[in-house]
Amino acid sequence: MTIQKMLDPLVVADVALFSVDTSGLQAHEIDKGLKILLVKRSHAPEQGLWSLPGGILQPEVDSSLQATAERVLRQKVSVEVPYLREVCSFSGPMRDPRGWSIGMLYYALLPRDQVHAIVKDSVDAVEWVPAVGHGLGKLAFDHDAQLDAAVQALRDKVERRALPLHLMPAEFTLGALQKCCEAILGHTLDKSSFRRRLVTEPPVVIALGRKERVGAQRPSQLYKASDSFSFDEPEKYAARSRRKGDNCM
Amino acid sequence: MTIQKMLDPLVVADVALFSVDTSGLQAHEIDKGLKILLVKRSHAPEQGLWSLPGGILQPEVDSSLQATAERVLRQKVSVEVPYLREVCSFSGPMRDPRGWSIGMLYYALLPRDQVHAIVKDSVDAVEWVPAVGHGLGKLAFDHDAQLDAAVQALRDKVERRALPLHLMPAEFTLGALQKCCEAILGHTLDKSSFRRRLVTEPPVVIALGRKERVGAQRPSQLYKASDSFSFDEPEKYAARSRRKGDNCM
DNA sequence: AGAATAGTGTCTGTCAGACAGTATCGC
DNA sequence: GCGATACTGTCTGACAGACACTATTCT
Repeated sequence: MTIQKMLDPLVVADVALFSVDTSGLQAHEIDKGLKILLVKRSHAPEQGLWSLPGGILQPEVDSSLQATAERVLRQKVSVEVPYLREVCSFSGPMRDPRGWSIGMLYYALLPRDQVHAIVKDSVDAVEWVPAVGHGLGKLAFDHDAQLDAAVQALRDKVERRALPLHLMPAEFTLGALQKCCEAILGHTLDKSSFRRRLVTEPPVVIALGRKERVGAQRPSQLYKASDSFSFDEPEKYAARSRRKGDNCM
Repeated sequence: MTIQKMLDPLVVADVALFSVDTSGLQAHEIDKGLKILLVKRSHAPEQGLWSLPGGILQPEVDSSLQATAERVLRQKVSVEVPYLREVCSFSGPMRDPRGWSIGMLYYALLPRDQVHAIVKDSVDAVEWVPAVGHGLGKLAFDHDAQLDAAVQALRDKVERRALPLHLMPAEFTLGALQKCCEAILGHTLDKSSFRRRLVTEPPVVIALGRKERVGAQRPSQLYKASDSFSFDEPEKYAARSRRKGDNCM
């Protein structure tokens, strides 16, 4: 048993589950709107430390490592996510005290209206904290580095003009969508440019006829994601929409 | 032993090793210039099929999965590469007949003047073939999908304006570098635009004083990679070099 | 001279940031 | 009217594709 542990690597899937909540945030602190779900470890190793939700691969149950990640979210915080993708791996003999281990990192997006994560199984506590600058100290294992990598992966996507519609409820306003992008990127965006993208490009968002009235101001149009929307292929839109011949061939 | 095989996943690192050779290629077949190294499997499973070089993780030896990939290249084709990065994982119970397995895919770049890969250990044959449209039939395991993913990863990089200097010899001409990019992208590029990038941007390539004379034409300037060059951070240059304020904050 | 590649200059369309302006709501 | 947010219009600079042009070598 002990020897086998040394020979066979531990395989784990960790998930950076993101959501966005920009309510009550000033423009200069918009980067605090991107939230990450952390869990408090109730078992050794690293008991008591905060960490990304993660779990060990179960070959009898999981049809892929991504399935492991999905199972982890179901079992630890009982949510199904609309979007979950691999980021990169973390591996080596020292990152987990139990021995040589592989941690496959995934990131997932949760719509704002589904933030009903629940404490369950082998977890002491669950908390949504700002993805950058949470004040919980060092995370378990190498999860600080993992969190950085996940945030970077998400930012890269949005910088490449992907719209994080999976973080939005089914119906949303363009103002809210812009705030969501701003929270991810960590800086504000120009309203005019942002909206121009949405009308210039193929129909990624579709205007519903209805309006949302909320406070003492002009009500805003409601939109929904187009059926053809995919967070995975923003290049199609962003790829400087190849010019005429775009250079030969 | 048998039961253990079912419970503990097989962990493998596979490497897509690229090189570029555009000699003797017409413009319309420039995409055939990107080469991939395939090996013929000498053992079961999938004996006799061509595959990407790969090998099983050895926790006692490897300090990370990337180290596994580097070891595979050393042992199977005796080569050290200047650039090797993770692409993504392939996992599941069916992709390898030996049982539940994880295949971590890496891609590596080999300078054109170091294509002295040698047949070694547990490999029947080694061959450089076009990365797209090689005529060797189905590859072993899911290596066709892996090859596609590796080509895509490399293309994405170059589309995002990274210069594949790791595929070039220490000294090279801009014409050769352009051909290299064209081979990766699969289409020709405009000479003027290509060169403008190189002078506009920070010093990624540095002109040596010397010239290369090769045939019956004007000799071309030789260049080398700048010390600050990194294939990993092209965004710095490509990121539309943020405008003045680039929108607030 | 001619072929072939190296290298430059300029035109032009597209795009995105910037920012001012208009519209529509509650109070 | 005022405040606040929604939405639109236009100016401008930067960049990249396109393409014609010049330069330099060998045969």
